[in-house]
Amino acid sequence: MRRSAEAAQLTRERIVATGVTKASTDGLSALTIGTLAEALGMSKAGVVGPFGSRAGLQFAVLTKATEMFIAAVVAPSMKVDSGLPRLRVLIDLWCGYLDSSPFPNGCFITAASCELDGRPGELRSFLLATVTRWRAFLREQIVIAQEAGDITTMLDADDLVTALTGIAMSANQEIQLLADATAPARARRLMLAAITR
Amino acid sequence: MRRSAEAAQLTRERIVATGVTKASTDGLSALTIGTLAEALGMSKAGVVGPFGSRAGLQFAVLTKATEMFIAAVVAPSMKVDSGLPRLRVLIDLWCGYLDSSPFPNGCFITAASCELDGRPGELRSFLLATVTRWRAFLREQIVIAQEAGDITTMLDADDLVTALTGIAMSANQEIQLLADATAPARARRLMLAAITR
DNA sequence: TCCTTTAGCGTACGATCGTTCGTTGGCTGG
DNA sequence: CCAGCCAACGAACGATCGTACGCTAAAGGA
Repeated sequence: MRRSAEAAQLTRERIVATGVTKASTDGLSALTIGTLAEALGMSKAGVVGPFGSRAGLQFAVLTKATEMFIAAVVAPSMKVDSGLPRLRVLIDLWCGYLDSSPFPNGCFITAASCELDGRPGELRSFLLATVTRWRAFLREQIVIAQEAGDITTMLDADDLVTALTGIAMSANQEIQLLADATAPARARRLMLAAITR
Repeated sequence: MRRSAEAAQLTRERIVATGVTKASTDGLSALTIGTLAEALGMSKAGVVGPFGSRAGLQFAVLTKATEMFIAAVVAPSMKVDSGLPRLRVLIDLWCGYLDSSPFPNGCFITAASCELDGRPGELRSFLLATVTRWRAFLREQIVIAQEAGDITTMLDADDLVTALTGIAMSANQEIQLLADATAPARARRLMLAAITR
């Protein structure tokens, strides 16, 4: 039972990983069981089985994408001293994530936000929680840097969150739609300028 | 023949208008002929007829959404003197458009950008042209204001385009996903601060 | 060694997808 | 007044959607 359970876990992860890739390109709602099964060389029943339903599969994919963002940006930054040092690393990690993200088509969270923002349901609720947590985390790092005297308190933390998030979203469009190779460097420069003003 | 042709034109516009609304909520690729026909009280053949195919319908919807953005933001601004006055009006119109857009779920162009940026095709090409034109227009207004001495030339025009576009995108998320009623006013304030620094 | 568990497969279901076709009914130009 | 045009309909098509069910075969515990 142990070994088979481990194998099942591996299969599950393989399905989710492929699902994340497909959903990044075509959107979460275009993630169909049939095409996913074909891409994996599995039967439809074998794909949907571990998740119960298509909705469960979508939820698992969105959860995985969230974990990937956290693993790429948030987690590594926590190893750095709080305040300006962490903020700078955060910006580097963030722009690096935008430049060569683990997804084929840019920031999964931003894409999901645009896709789901008008469709109530579990997916939207989960995404809302994710975005809220991320913005709160970003705001907290800014406040810490302000209280430490690293950056000016003249600027409102909420304003900075909006500005930084916006630069990232704009850069994401420049990279993915406009194919502008200079976008990541510009985003990094603009983010640093925003906080060190 | 005249009257019937006019009626056909009216029907076409009615289909596109409903299509824009539906696509704003569910995405352009979720715009199905069946649901659209039901929403319109028409047959599927009657809906797709004027456009030849589903792809033609999607193209017409995206075109209409683009025209609506231009009509809401770009066109009215051209009645104002170029330079800072026009920039200020542009920001007001832009934020007003984000606040209570003609679409039920926020900026259609931003949503389409996230949805289509990884899917080559006519839709993406058209959207790319639209975004490129909009950014070029915005940049031009900034340069004009700079040359007139209305705003500082210390800031790069491309940087400002990225910053302003980003504030709009971030505000769009705050309005649509986070349901933050203070977002439009903050966006307006941040945009004005960005150009009048 | 045998029994139980279960991961994954194959098949089938009804619903809906986009598209095509023939038809119909109300206009219009002559 | 009448013949012709055309917008829109209704039905049907093959394909694909998500889901459900029974089965097979491999693995683990007794």
